[in-house]
Amino acid sequence: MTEETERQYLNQYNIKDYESPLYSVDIAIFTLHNGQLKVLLVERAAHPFKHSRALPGGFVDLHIDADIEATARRKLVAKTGVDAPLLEQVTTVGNASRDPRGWSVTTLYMALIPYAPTADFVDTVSEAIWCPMEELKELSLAFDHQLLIELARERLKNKTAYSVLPLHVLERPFTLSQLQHAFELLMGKSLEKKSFRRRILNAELLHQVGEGVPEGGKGRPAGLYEPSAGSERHLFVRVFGD
Amino acid sequence: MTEETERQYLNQYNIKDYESPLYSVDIAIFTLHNGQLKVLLVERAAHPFKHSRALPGGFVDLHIDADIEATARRKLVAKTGVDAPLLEQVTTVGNASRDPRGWSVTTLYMALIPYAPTADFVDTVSEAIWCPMEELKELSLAFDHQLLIELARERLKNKTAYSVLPLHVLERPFTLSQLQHAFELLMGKSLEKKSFRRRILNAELLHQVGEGVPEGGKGRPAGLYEPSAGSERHLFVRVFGD
DNA sequence: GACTTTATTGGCTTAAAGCCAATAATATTT
DNA sequence: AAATATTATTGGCTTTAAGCCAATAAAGTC
Repeated sequence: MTEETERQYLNQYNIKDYESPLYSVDIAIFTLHNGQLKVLLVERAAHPFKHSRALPGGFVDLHIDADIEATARRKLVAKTGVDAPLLEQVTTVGNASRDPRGWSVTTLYMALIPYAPTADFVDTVSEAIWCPMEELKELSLAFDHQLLIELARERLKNKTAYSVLPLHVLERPFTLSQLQHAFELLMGKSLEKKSFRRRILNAELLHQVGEGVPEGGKGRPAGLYEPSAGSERHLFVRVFGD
Repeated sequence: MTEETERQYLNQYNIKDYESPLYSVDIAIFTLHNGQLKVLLVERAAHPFKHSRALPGGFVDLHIDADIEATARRKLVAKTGVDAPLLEQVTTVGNASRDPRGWSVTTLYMALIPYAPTADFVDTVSEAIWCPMEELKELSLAFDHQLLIELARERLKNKTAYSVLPLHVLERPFTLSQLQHAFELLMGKSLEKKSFRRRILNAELLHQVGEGVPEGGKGRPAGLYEPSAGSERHLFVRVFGD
């Protein structure tokens, strides 16, 4: 404890007599595409884990960033070209072993965005890919990024349960079946059709726009819907139970 | 971005060519006492904010701590003598303005523990107090700790709604009314008596231990209960709706 | 035209919450 | 001692929402 107070004393003059951990930000960006949930990965250009796949992320720039969310957003924009309006902080992981360079702390953010091909908006990173979550296990990712993605995935499941996120990642207009499939994908479980419709329609977050054109295939034409104006304000309506 | 890759290159050799933010951990410890929700504050012994009240917390010790939760637990033990079995990470706040020494990041943890007088277990800190949440607004706390406490308080509300935390902070045995009051205090809202009893009793987390002795006052004697063995395993039973 | 596929709706059952009042057991007051 | 106040416990109802399943509707394909 003497050690501790000595530190605080020295800190008074902004002197570091001890090492502090590396601090970084990582971002797990999800999207829905072709009926799959995908996560955006980049290829690392530098050691450690050079050439390995990793989540986009990086260090705080003390002269540019106002806060850590700004750091995350800056990295997100740089690597995806998209300024996600919703950036959710998931958790912070820090320990002695996650980075071979030493003690390291990272704050993980998450976003769910509409699909866009990576080639169109990735600039500096040598290669960025949308990796289907199902193929993830086979990859060897940098650092503890497998774990980070699991954590973000869990948050996405929970978040979806009490929000209306999927409304904003589907191509418009969409049918209620498509919307339900999106919810099921994100939540990782199947939902009861009748209950789903009741909830969604009673919430008055949608308005019907088309009279009923089928989209790809067979069967009775479905009503086409779009999020109604202001539905962004109601992102945290609870949509479904556990 | 050249800047960025250069950094990553230099980091390969563990060289820092740029400043990194201060990184610390803070802990908001709550308890119930005399029908009030209280938070544990300490008095800072060093600049900045010397002599101001603040949350307990501090910096990572790279040679001692295995991870940031260990840092939090080490600080918690040092300042309260209690090893909280449940330490919940609330959020991480980092920006250029929260610490006069410069860019600073802190990860906030939270715990709810049974009441114990501070004098008994606080050692190094000159003075530690349980501050009633109602008196908090009048205090001028160090850094952004007012905000941090608000964030922890919000988490405590939500956490209580889907857990059974209060079972473990009440003096045993307790009555169902006492338990309900604890839930109401923590959740910041009143609950319906009948519904409360149904939920709690159906969950089979309690067993009746007394035949019905009144505790302080008047009225019909109430049944006395204790958490049943193993109820710690069911901490995440959803107890009440929104 | 018969069959398949998907969408939509109706009509139940079931589960749980909310509401309110009746009854019970004690202490306090008159 | 009786009346009153206070708190606890229980019963019974209404309301709300979920789950289940089948009937009907509107398109396709064979």
